[in-house]
Amino acid sequence: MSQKQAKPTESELEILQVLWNRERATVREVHEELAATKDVGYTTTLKLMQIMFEKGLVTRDDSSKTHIYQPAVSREKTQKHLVGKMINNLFAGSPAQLVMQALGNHKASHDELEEIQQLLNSLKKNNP
Amino acid sequence: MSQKQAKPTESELEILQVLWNRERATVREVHEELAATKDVGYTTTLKLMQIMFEKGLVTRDDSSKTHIYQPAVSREKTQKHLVGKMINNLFAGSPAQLVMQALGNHKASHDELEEIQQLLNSLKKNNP
DNA sequence: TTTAGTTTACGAATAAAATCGTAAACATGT
DNA sequence: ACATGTTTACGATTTTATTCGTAAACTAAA
Repeated sequence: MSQKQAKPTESELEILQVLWNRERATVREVHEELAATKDVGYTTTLKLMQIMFEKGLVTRDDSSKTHIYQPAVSREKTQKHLVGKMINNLFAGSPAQLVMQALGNHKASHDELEEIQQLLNSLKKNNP
Repeated sequence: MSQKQAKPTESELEILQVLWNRERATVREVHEELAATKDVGYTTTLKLMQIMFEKGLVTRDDSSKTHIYQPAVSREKTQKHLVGKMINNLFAGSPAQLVMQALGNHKASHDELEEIQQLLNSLKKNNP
């Protein structure tokens, strides 16, 4: 039995993004990155990360004064979780519909299309 | 200029689902359908639908006592909106990554895969 | 050691979302 | 007309998420 993953809020996702990209980061580092985009106070970011720690979304090393945070949930698991929710919520359980929507309205590079083609081929092989 | 669409909350999405499927419905009809799945009071559903009306997410015909609600936002527009958000939030702007995730973890029928193949072909043509 | 700056902890304020109770308006059947 | 049940309106409460001020703990530099 795998413990069910808490659903990160919008703001928590922004922070996870940073942590996933950097592997580990201090509150300040995360904050600087967020503050580049949006207007938010340092203690707000701090508080959010503390809450995420309580929820088990991140771990932290507090052996030195400046705590170092790491994601406790993987990008993939979280993606899977949220994409699944979206498929059920918004696409009546049909992943294909989501795919069409995603491909139809956003530009993907040729390389990316090739990659999808590969995946598609292997799926078709297993599902003739 | 297209008026920016308000982002429906989780609960509002559930209600929109019902309205999209049925084209139109009374509060009671929506409520019955929701109550089949989750535990919620009638007035809660009512209140939510009233709020959605104020937000412009639904319209209603109040010419008779029992109001009849219709979605004011299309399923497609809403999907596009939310999928776009998710691509930015969670997939670093790459639609292809979302597609991989969606296809990798959920079963799609052979017909659906064929449909995606079609779309993929036409995209590749326009992007050689 | 004093000062200046940084970091954390904590709690409180605000905002947004969800829930429901109550009462008034209305409809229907007797 | 009356009783019964349904629907709406409204407001209050609760819950969750976001925001930030303040102060204490700590660090490093002068």
